[in-house]
Amino acid sequence: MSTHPVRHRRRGATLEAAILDAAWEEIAERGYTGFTVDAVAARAGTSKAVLYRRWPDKPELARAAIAHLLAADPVVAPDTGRLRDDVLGLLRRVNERRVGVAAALVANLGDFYRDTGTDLGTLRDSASTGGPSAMVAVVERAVRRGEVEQGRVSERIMRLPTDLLRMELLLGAREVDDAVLVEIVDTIFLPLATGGRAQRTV
Amino acid sequence: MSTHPVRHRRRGATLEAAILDAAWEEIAERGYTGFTVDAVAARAGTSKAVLYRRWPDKPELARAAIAHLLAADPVVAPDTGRLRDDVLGLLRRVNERRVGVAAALVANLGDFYRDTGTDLGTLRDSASTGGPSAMVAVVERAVRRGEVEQGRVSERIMRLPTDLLRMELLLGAREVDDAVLVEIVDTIFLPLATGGRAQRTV
DNA sequence: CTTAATAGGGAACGATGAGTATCTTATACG
DNA sequence: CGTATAAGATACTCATCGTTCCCTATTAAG
Repeated sequence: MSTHPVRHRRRGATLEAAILDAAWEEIAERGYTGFTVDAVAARAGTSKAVLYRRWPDKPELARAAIAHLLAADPVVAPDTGRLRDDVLGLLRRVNERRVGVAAALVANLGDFYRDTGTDLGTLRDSASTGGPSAMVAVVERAVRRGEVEQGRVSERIMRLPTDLLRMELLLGAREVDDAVLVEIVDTIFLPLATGGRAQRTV
Repeated sequence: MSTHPVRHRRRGATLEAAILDAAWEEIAERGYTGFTVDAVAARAGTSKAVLYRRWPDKPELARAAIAHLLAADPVVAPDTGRLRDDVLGLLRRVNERRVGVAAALVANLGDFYRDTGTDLGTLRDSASTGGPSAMVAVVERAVRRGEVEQGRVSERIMRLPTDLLRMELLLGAREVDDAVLVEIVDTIFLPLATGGRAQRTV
C-alpha cells in the first residue's frame, strides 16, 4: 500500500546498530515500561519482523540495547596527576555522557530486572558510571603518588562519588549542576579520602 | 452468582483504608507497573466499581495509597543524647519499616511520575525516609549539645546517610544488613560531621 | 419498617501491545 | 545477470488491563 519506494535498504551490522540505537533512545525517553517494540521498529525505520528475526523477545532486545550502549561508550577516568581532578573529571564525564542513562536505567530497571532477572547491583558498576573499575584506578594512582594513605579509602568511600551523582541524576532526571559535583568531591570525598586536610583549590 | 453470603460488608472509611492498604501492598510487591486495579480490588476483597467510585483513575489511586501509607507511618528519629545513636537509630527504623518502600518507590516511580507528574525529588524527603525533617532535628540536637560544630553539617552531608541507605535499598531491593548501616554512620557520616575525631563505640 | 445509599459481583468494551505470518522487493554474492 | 537471503510493509491473533455498566444485596438512617 505504501507508495514509498525504498531508497536504501540497510542490512547486517549497520541495521542492527540502528535498531539498538533506536531501542536505547526509546528506553531513555519512555522508560522501560513505555518501551514498545512497535515504537522501536518505527523509530529505526524498519518493521517488527526484522527485530524478531534477531532477538527472541522484548526483554532480550532491551538487554541488547543496553549492552550496545555500554560497549560503545565506556567511561574512563582522566589521569591528571591529582586525585581531586581525576575524580571530578570522572564525575563530569559521567554527568555529560550519561544523563538519562543512570536515570533511565535506575528509574525503570525495577521492571526491567523483574523481566530479565538481571540484578540491579550488577549493573551499578558497569552500567551507569564506568564504576569502581575507573574509580579503583584513580585511587590506586593516588596511593602510588603518596597522595592518600594505602587502605584509607574503603570500597564504600570509593563508591561514594558515583553513588551520590547517580542519586542526583535519579532524582532530578536531568543533568546535574557542576557545582554539585565539586561539592561532592571537595566536601565529601576528599575529606574522607585524605583525612580532612584542606584540599580545596576551587 | 457467588454463593458466599457476605459476612460483614465494610463501608466508608474502613473500606477505604482496606483498599489503600491493599493498593500499597500491590505497589510494593509488583511495582507501580505491575500494579493493576483488578489486583487491588481482589486483594481488598471488593470490586473495581467500588474503587472507581472513589478515585477517578489508577494514578490517583496509587497516589492516594502512597499518601495513606506515609500518613499512617511517619518515621521519627530517636533521641538518645548521642549523635551516633540518633542517626543509626534513624537508619535502622527506615531500614526496618521501609523495606520495599524506598525500593518500590524509587525503582518504579519513573513510571509513576510520568503518569502523575509528581516530582521524584519532592518525594525524596517525605516519602522514603522521613527525610531531612528527622535528620535536621537530630543534627540540631547534636549542635545544641556541643557535639558538633554549628554549620559544619551541610545539607548534603545531612542527606548522606539516608541517601546511601536508599541507594542500598534500591540496588538490593531487600533489607540492608545492619553492619552496612553502622559503616555508613561510623566511617562516612560521623567523620564528616565531627571532623574525623574517633567517634566509634561499637 | 421503609427508603436511600452504597457495597459486591460480574460482564462487557475498547485500547494497547506482544508476537506471528505473509507477501513483495531490494541487494549481496557468485 | 540470476538467485538466495533478508528487509520492509501490513495485517492478524491473543492476552492484558483500564474503565464503564448493571443488577442484586446490604446497611444506615429516620
